[in-house]
Amino acid sequence: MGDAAGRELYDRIYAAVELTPAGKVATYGDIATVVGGGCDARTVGYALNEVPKGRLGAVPWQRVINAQGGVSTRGPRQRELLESEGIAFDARDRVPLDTYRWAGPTPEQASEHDLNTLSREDTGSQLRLL
DNA sequence: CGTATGACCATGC
DNA sequence: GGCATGGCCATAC
Repeated sequence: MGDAAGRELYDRIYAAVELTPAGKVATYGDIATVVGGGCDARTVGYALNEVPKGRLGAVPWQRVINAQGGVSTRGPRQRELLESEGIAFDARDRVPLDTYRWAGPTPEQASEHDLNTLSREDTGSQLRLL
């Protein structure tokens, strides 16, 4: 196995994005962590830029934003889609990640799609541990 | 087949 | 806070 590792990687990325619930957002880095296997944030961005047409309706690409909480796409489209899902932007046009950041797939979801869960340390911002 | 390009992130200064 | 760099996938020309 492991022949067509390339296209398969994109497939896993799309699967991970599809698990992101409405009203929540994930960063490119989060998706990369969930996918695992040497997947980087940049690769996630590339993958989302080339979502197959047949999948555009199923993959909530708008819920994936950058680590600064800002949208990386051009135009107001992505922001509008997120706002229609109940996500509010702050005065600096950014999504408060500590409020809206997706905690990652459940162990069941991860197991079903062969993905990884998101550790608290990776989502650091919301970790208020002492 | 080499090069450029595209929706990134962490690090260092 | 901004700028530069390295790391990585797929497609178009």
